[in-house]
Amino acid sequence: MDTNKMNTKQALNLLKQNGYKYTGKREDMIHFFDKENRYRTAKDLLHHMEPNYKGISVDTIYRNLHLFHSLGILESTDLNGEKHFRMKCDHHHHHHFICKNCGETKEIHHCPMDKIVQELDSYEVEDHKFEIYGFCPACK
Amino acid sequence: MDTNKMNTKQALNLLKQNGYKYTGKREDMIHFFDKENRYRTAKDLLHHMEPNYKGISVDTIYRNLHLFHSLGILESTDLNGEKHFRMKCDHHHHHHFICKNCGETKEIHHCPMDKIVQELDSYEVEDHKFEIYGFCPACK
DNA sequence: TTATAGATAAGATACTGTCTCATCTAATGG
DNA sequence: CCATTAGATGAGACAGTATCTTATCTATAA
Repeated sequence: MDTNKMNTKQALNLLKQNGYKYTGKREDMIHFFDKENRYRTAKDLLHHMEPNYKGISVDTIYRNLHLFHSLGILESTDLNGEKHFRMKCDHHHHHHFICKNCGETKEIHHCPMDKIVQELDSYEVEDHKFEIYGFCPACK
Repeated sequence: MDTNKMNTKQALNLLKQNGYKYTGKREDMIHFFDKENRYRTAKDLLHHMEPNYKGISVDTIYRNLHLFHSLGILESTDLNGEKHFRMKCDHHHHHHFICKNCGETKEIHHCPMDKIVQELDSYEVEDHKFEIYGFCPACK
């Protein structure tokens, strides 16, 4: 097993613990991300939901994506100016290889930050992003 | 001297070599980026141009940004879903610390990719992004 | 000076994402 | 089980970034 990401049950618990309601839509949304190690967009999620929830509002998609992100259920990154989301990996710090075609991710167990802090002692480091892009074995 | 980035003269030569015209607007746009080691947005550039070029079209801004980028005059990155541009650094491969407040950049002379290729031999690696975010000495 | 390839302005258009507000519903306590 | 209500949703307007189309303009070279 490569990953140890959040699962549907933990996610629904987080909702409950924070006073948010457990709706069928939310369960399906979380399932959608739980299934795969893959970054997906709001549009991907909308297309997944539409057949089962006729007339679902785009705003419901965005509101829940943000809620899930703020609760630590999802993590996100910008790819080509569009926000992409995936189930949060909840163990040790790591980075991702991201397939440009299907969004599949693979963990990279190496972070260069340790060696760099000394170069930046007059700066205030808040965050960093290290991502590798290309094509996964299935897409290449 | 920390950087060895492209300068205005080289940029204008690139335009000429590729059959593009040398206009006052383009010279000012390139000057705008040449002055600083800093990522700026299309809107930043538009605001810089407007006082001197009343009624300048936003499309002129975008078209020239893309032209400059395709000619290798500018490099770009997505920050908060918005494209940011800076003068291209034309020497050895490196990454940047980016100030979240003013866009100032500082070169990071360490790239982790060498050690990672072996982890990805069944993947096709095309590109990577390594950026550090925080506040520069002037902004922190 | 003229011809023309490239540049520009203007405004329409597309796309991602957010806001407001009225309505609806899951969860809770009685 | 029902009533209450905080939270959830749908609808559509709206905002911001970016692109496209078309007519007009201009830098450049012959």
